[in-house]
Amino acid sequence: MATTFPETTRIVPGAAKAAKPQMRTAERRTAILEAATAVFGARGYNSGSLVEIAEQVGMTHAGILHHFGSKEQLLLAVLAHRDEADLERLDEHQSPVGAAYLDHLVHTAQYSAERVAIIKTYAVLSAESVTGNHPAQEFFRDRFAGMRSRVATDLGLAVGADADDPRVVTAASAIVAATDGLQVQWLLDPVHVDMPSTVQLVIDAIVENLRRTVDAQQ
Amino acid sequence: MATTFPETTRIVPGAAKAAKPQMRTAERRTAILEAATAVFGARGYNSGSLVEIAEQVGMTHAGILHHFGSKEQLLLAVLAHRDEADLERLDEHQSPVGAAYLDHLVHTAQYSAERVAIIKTYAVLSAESVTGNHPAQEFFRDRFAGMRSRVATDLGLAVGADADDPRVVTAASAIVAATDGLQVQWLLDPVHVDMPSTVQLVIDAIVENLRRTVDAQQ
DNA sequence: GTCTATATCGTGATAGAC
DNA sequence: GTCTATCACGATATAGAC
Repeated sequence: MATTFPETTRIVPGAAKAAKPQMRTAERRTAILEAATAVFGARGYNSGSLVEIAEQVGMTHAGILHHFGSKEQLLLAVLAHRDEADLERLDEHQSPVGAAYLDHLVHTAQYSAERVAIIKTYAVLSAESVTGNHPAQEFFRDRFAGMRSRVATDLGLAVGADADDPRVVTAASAIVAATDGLQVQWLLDPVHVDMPSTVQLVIDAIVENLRRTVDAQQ
Repeated sequence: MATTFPETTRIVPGAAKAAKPQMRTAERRTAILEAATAVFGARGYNSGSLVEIAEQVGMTHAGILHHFGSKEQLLLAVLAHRDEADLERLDEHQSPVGAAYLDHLVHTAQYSAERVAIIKTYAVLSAESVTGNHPAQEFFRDRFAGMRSRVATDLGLAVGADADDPRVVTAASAIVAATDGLQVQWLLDPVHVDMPSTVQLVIDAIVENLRRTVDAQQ
């Protein structure tokens, strides 16, 4: 009776097990990713430990290694995960372009003030990544290159110049740099540093300056 | 015979030993400090090890602890040592003020390009210092506050405004931030980032912008 | 002043029970 | 899928010989 259709009885619970735990696995993975984001932000990658991450999510460090294989792969997953979340948020705002995107950067600075953990993670990890053969080195090199070109594009639109104009490229690099540098200052001394207004000042100053030199050329 | 004047024989070599080794001790200490600067820059504080520093200077890690007591005190000594060197260099240039100091910042960016190790040390350690109870946290908080006020002073002189004018203070924070943020970008991608010209652009843009708003007020 | 030796701890990772 | 147990390794720091 019970053995009448052994294949089905084996297959059906097997399928159920493959479905259910995989759902829970996905949840578990994101829980781990969030805990890892917090720990890497609070301690850096090198001294942030799997044990501490495991404690936050209520398991042992062996469990984490089961899901991600190694600490290094966990770090890369954390970074990729944050980028996905960012893209989703950008989609919500319907990807502003030109001057609107620059305003968006200021808005991001405000939004970020409420999410210290993520800011801290990126500030700490991006600087740590310049050290000898850090696992996130390529990630951050690509990320900065991407941000520079993104800002250059919208800066070009805003002031009426080519995105590959050297002045525009340099200006884009400067805006990205100021934003990141501010985050470190703000994390160390939130009372004396106001991110949104300072980002605003930098963008205003650079856009004005750029408009003038571009107009003078024509 | 040999014990005729034990006090003198004990005292004289004692005095010689107190003088000579102390000279060598000072040299040894600075050698350790330089090695530590390189290692902390290349690996960060947390994963830079005393053993690696010791190897670079040709001794064991126990010797380093003899000189500095603990790894933490060594770090603070490294930071203090660099600041002394900076002050000396600033004295050589006879402490420029006002617009001249802002030019000096650009010059510093050029000079720094030749000294990757030190730049890296500061970029890595300043970001690492925002992590939970890092030993250098207070050092960097004070350092950033000092740089902001220094830049604000000379910015005020350059554009004819008070150093405590909110716009000047914000602008100073922005210049410091851009400089630091650029260092990380440059360390990751020296080919695509030119520090001196970008610092120059930021300063020019901000000084112009500031002059305009200050003049408009009067 | 520098060494060797050792204590103590924490790390990432693996193996295997359940 | 998560656990316990264990491994191999490297860290800071201390004690004491020389």
